Amino acid sequence: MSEQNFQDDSVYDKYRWIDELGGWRRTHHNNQLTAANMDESVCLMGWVQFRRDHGGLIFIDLRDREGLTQVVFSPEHNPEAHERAHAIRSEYVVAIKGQVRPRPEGMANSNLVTGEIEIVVDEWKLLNTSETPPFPIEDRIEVGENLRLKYRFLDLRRPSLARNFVLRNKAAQSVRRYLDGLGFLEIETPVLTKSTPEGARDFLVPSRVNPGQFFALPQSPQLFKQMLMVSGMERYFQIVKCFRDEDLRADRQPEFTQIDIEMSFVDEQIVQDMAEGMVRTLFRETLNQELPDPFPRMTFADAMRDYGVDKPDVRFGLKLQNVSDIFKGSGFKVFAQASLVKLLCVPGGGELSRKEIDDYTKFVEIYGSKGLAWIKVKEDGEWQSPIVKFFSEEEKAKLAEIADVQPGDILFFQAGQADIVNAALGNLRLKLGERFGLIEEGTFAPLWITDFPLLEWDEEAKRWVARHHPFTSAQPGQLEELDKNPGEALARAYDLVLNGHEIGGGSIRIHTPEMQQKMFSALGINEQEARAKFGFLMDALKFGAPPHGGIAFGLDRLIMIMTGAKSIRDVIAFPKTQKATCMMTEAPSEVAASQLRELGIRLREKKEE
RNA sequence: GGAGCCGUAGUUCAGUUGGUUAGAACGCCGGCCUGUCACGCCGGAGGCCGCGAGUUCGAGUCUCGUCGGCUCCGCCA
Repeated sequence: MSEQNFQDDSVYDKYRWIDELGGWRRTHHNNQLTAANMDESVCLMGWVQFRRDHGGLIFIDLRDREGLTQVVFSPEHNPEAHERAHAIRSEYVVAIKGQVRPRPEGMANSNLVTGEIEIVVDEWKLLNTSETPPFPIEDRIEVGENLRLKYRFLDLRRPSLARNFVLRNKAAQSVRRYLDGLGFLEIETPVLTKSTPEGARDFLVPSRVNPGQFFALPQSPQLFKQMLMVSGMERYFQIVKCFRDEDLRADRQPEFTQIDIEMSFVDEQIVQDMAEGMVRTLFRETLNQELPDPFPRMTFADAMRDYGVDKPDVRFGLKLQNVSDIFKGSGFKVFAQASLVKLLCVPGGGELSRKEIDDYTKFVEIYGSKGLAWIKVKEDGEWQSPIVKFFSEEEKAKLAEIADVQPGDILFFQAGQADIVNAALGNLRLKLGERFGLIEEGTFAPLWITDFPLLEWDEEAKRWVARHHPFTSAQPGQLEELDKNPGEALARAYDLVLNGHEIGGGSIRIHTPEMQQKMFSALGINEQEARAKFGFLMDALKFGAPPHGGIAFGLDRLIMIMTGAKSIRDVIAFPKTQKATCMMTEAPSEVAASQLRELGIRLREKKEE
């Protein structure tokens, strides 16, 4: 296209005509050219990162997905191309043809892969202009997240964010190669499916054809993958979107991606070996990182005992210690009367200021704690503490021994209900690990958590609910417990934890109708109800379901940890805000009355003043 | 459902005890500039201080409410 299309110069600045590709072909990405390409004629395309207009020479850093290359417009080399280049601005889209040439002596830029060379422009095309972006397309500036999310298409141009998606793709391809190599079939399962009463809230989709009836978006393809095992597919996987209508967190989005896996004729060991291999291969192929073989293992009970949480970050120590016995019958009633007293000893923690301790006290209150007792061990060995005056000499001696107390340490205590004590101290441990720099960045500590309880008590519903899901089988010999002591029965379930995040969870499933019925009755679901809600599962189990089990990984979380991103939003292209809205598209939104009528849906009248 | 932090120029932020005309840096616009690379120099434009009430002679500043973003508790089999 040429200037003749724009006859009205008052509207179209003659330097601002926009051109078509005109048969130009890009020859390289902007991270590719080095001294090895000297004197080659190349064609680059991309966005203008920086413009440095010296009046004479004009330099442009041209950015594409892969990197930056410096481009030079020289008045001597091509006066016409140089003259037009004055009009170039940030984020303009340009195509340049030119020669690779060395930068003058001492002018190389060691920060760039392409820093030894530059492209001197023979000719160039303006492919598009750009308004000044609402925020700089750079990594070094922290922009408000609301702006970033509204202009997500610009945010994604930032190299640090773009890199996350390059890695995410590599990771997904690595997983596919690995699983395909082991004979897994990638099979798609429905997105419009049946609402499941257990578990998270469902996203519902009204059926126009069946007024008053609703599909649910899957929380996971759990039952479908079990059906595929009954179908004899033997090994299934899927990288699949799942949906849960629950409140968001830094590592939780309402729609997220799972690597969903199921296998027939397996026990825990087979599934775990396969999963470990997948994660090890993934880290090797994408980060060039070797993970331990095999992964360390810990029971749920040990995790709660030593770390207070079921997903411990084992990159650092600071284990909790149970000191209940020391204070049985103590004069310090708060400890004596508590069902559980736990201790967290922090070597070198004596340097904590009073304000920091106050902040930590507020922090543990989040978890229902009534307060945070502490003892500072001074350099002379003296114990400084608001509570130590209530301790007997014997109690102090036992405490010093069990905690291996050293001068300069601080001891934190929690006393009371087990769940509050564990949550408070377990989370305080993480904060202190950070505060004292105990966590080495760039290290990865995978850990299997095993022997989960099968059931847990739902205080709100006043009944037992499945801790994992109601299709998880009990460990051998634990069936009797189900009747006598529901809380004690252990499940054939396992979680994979990485750096304190649950990245995967799975189980060996129930594969006989009798066992499944027993499970349902333990959950207070009678036969009739089970038939209505899970009839197809009960049917399927009757027709030769093989023993099977599997695991599902949270791909987003995994990528978040691998990239070091602080939020899952930084590894999801178009994430939702904490209020579960999309700032870019402004979804969700109201719909036309006619759409509602068609669906047979009437909205509640808006409340008037 | 609840708690906390934040909201001032396009962006990132400062703004004292409530007190004249709300500042800085970067960006943007104009001019100059042939080796810069976050180029440099000179000049300029740019503000409903999120929104709404209240207190006050006077509010960016204090109070209440509200909207939005974030973090967390509950929730998330």
